[in-house]
Amino acid sequence: MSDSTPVPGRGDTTREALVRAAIEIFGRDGFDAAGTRAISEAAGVNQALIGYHFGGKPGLYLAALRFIASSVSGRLGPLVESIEAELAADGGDRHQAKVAERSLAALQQLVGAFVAMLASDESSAWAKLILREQQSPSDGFDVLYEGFMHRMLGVVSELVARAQNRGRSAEECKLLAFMIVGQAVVFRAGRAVVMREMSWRQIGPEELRDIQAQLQTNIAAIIAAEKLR
Amino acid sequence: MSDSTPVPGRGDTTREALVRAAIEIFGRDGFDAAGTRAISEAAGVNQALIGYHFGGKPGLYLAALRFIASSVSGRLGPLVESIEAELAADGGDRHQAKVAERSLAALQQLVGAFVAMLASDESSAWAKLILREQQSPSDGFDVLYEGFMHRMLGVVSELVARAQNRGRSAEECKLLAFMIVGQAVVFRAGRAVVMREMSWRQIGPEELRDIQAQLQTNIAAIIAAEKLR
DNA sequence: GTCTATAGTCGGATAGAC
DNA sequence: GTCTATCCGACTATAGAC
Repeated sequence: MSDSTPVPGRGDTTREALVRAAIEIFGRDGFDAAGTRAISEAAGVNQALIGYHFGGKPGLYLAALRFIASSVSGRLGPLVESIEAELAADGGDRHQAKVAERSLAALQQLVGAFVAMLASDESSAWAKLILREQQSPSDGFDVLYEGFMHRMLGVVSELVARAQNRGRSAEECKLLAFMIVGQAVVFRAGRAVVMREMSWRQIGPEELRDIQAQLQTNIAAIIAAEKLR
Repeated sequence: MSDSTPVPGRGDTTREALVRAAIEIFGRDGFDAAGTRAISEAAGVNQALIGYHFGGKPGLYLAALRFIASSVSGRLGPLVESIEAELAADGGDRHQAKVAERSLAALQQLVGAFVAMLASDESSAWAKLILREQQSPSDGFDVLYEGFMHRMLGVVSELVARAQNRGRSAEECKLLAFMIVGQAVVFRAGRAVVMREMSWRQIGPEELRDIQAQLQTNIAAIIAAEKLR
């Protein structure tokens, strides 16, 4: 698509191979432990090409984060957009109860998709990268935040606001949004404990179904409790 | 207390200085990026003493994790113990409603203390270490899991089980326990997004109070919803 | 126990041929 | 654009004096 590299012609496949390998190796080992040699070998290209195409290890890392941001957007984007469209359509809110009901359903659907993404094995590598960036934000954190985090959080807290029958500040809605999302995030951030404590070998379809079901119940309960303030 | 190092006499202060510095540097930079030079300088001792006292960098890392596990136990231990005592006393449950009520209160208190710990600046360094261990468990993960995670999760899920009026398997209670704890964990795991999205400079007393209040409400709502199954 | 000094290794970057 | 070869800095571990 759009990249500011020397020449757009032939090296495209090399760049993509490097970025994909970088996500894997950076995700597995972390920025410092990951070696450019390991990455280039995994990509099947020469080590010196990292310098040529990305300027160096940090440049490749940033490119990997950009790729991740666009991957996540590609996976959750359509759902988020359809929800945003619905939110816009509900702007002239005549039936508050109807709007609240639809918002709750959308909220459950979005967080359900989110936890499915977090639980999947494919997300394992880049989820580690994202968690590392949260713990010690580098320049690359902006790429992730602007890329999808800010937008997704905005939609979630807006859904929280509409699912309840008003009376809460934007700040309170954001806080609540974090806690709702946190119930999903824990299955990635605390994955090692979850697996050991539950005696799971993986989070497969059955485990995911149980998680999602409980999550839906919790979200509904939290929203309902807040409605009766 | 108990350590298997060459001689117990004079080097105790050196060992402690190294362990404290190690937690700081390992937490800030991660295992690989952290240098033994940086650690020894921060501790104000000679670099070669790491090898002498801990056998090497990995040994010092393990010692740091052990220190963290005992710190967390020291902070949450008394509360956990008093709750465990109460749980044992409630063994002969005559008034189920009373037991459920007390269990909910204990659950709220414990998770409230937990999020306070996670939010505190002092926990910043070792919380990062723990999150890294979750993402890529090393030998040291066992130290943390056996040290306090397993015990704490056990108490939380037992409280969940008693706060509801039964009818749920141990597995379901554990899953619910993770989601409840997840609402607290997100303020450490996703701290960078939280700070930016909320425009917070720190999680001080006021921010913590808001978080805890919302958390208590959510826990009560989740438990109540499950009770009416 | 603590120190200095250094051995031995590995990493990222880059020059230059093709 | 891609490759080989190499430089140079940083790191851990350890030998050995005190």
